[in-house]
This record gives sequence, C-alpha cells and structure tokens, in this order.
Amino acid sequence: MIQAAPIDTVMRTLADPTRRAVFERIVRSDEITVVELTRGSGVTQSAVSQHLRSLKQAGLIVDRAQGRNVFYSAEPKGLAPLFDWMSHYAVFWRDRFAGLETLLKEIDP
Amino acid sequence: MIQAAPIDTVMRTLADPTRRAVFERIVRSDEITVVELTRGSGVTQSAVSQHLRSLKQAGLIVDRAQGRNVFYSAEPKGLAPLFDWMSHYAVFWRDRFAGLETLLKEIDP
DNA sequence: CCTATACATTAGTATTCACTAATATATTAG
DNA sequence: CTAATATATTAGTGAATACTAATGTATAGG
Repeated sequence: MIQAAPIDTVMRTLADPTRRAVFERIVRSDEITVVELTRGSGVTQSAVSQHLRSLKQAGLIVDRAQGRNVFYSAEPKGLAPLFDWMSHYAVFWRDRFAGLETLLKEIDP
Repeated sequence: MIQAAPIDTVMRTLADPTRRAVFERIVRSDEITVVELTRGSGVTQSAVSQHLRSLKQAGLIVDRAQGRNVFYSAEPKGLAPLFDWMSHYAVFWRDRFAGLETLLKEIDP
C-alpha cells in the first residue's frame, strides 16, 4: 500500500534538480533500470540509488525486482499532493488554470 | 519587470515549509505586511524577511512600499513554471487533471 | 529632535543534504 | 564454483541553507 506523502515530502523530494531529472526520466520511460538511469545522470550509481529511495519514500515511484534488475516506474498517485496543493490555490490563478484547461481539452476532448 | 524564474528556483523556494507557509499566507490575504506575517510564523522577523526576499527573487510575490510598511502580495505569474512543469506530464496523470478540470468548471463556468 | 516602529541586511552557527568511495548482497554467466 | 553484473547501503565530507542575534536604514509620532 502506498502511503500518501504530505505536500512537504513531495516538494522537498522534487526540489533537487538531479533527483527531479531522475524522476522525469522514469516518467517518460514506461519502466527503467538503475543502470539505465545512472547512465547519463552525471552522478554515481550510489547517488542514483539514494535518489530512488527518496522518490520511493515520497510515493512518486514504485519498483519491481526481476533477477538482478530492479525496474522503476512512476506512481500516478504520487503527484496528487502537488495537484491538490495547487488546486487549493486555483482560484487565485484563474487565468493560468484557464490556459491549462485549454490544454486539457486538447488532450481529452 | 518580473523575470520568469526557472522551475528549479520555484521548486527550491517552495520546498521549505516555513517559506511555503509564508507564501500561502500572502496568497490568502490580498496584501499583508511583514509584521503581520511574522506574527504567528514561529520565526523571527529577520527570518521572515529573508524568506520574502527568496520568494520575491523567485517571482512568486511582489512588494509595495508605503511609509514604513511594505505590503506583499502574490504574483499570479509566479507559479507558472510549476503549472508548466506539471502540464508537461499531464498526459501521464490524465485522471488527476480531469478532476482538476471539473474544479475549474466550477470556478469559471 | 527624539524615540518608537517597520523592515532589511549582515555575520555567525548548526543542521540538512547531496555526493563519492567503499562495501555488502544477490543474481546470472561461464 | 567463480567471476561479473545489478543494486543497495554505509560512512564520511563539503556545500547549501535556515535560523538567530545584532545592526542598519528609513519613516512616523509626540
């Protein structure tokens, strides 16, 4: 069961550029291993693993072990606290949300 | 002219709980002074001023000096990088965005 | 004027944190 | 069985940072 992380955890976890880059790569790929993530990350495998642990604890990703590989994938519910936080202040950014709404109509007409 | 802060700056600025709390209070109030913000913040006026400087540099707030008071208010464009970042991944969180869309319709029918 | 008030800034400090290097654990290949 | 591969974990280190205390600057009020 994935525990819903508070907005504080999610914000803090995504604040680091390296860790956010790792997360973005996981999101873009369906499933991805640590070796692949490490490649081109600019940091060591150790650092990547530590970021993965943070992301997992924040509920942003899930992992699936298979043999000596561990496949990571994005957890859709993970960004919920961020969505909620922003929607809580939606009324103050009506214009911005309006633009986003247009985008949504294009995606899901 | 308000310089558009990169997502990195916005994320980092909002990651700190104290600073985010300050920001949230500014958003909820139309205009608010440093004294009012300091009251009940749990930190010194110095700390609040430093957070305000960060928030201002991140383009999240604007200030208006009047006499010995400085009134702070939220800058609507400030959260744009965050919106953009999230909308970039909108396709992966269609359901969440759908819920948000519903909320938008209620706000702006 | 002189004092109080509002806010910003500086210096110093303690804590957090992102990273590397080294090591541990488990799995696959030969 | 042994070596190589994949990943996690630990310890240690340097840098970033959030905070307080002290001070500076400007304005308002008596």
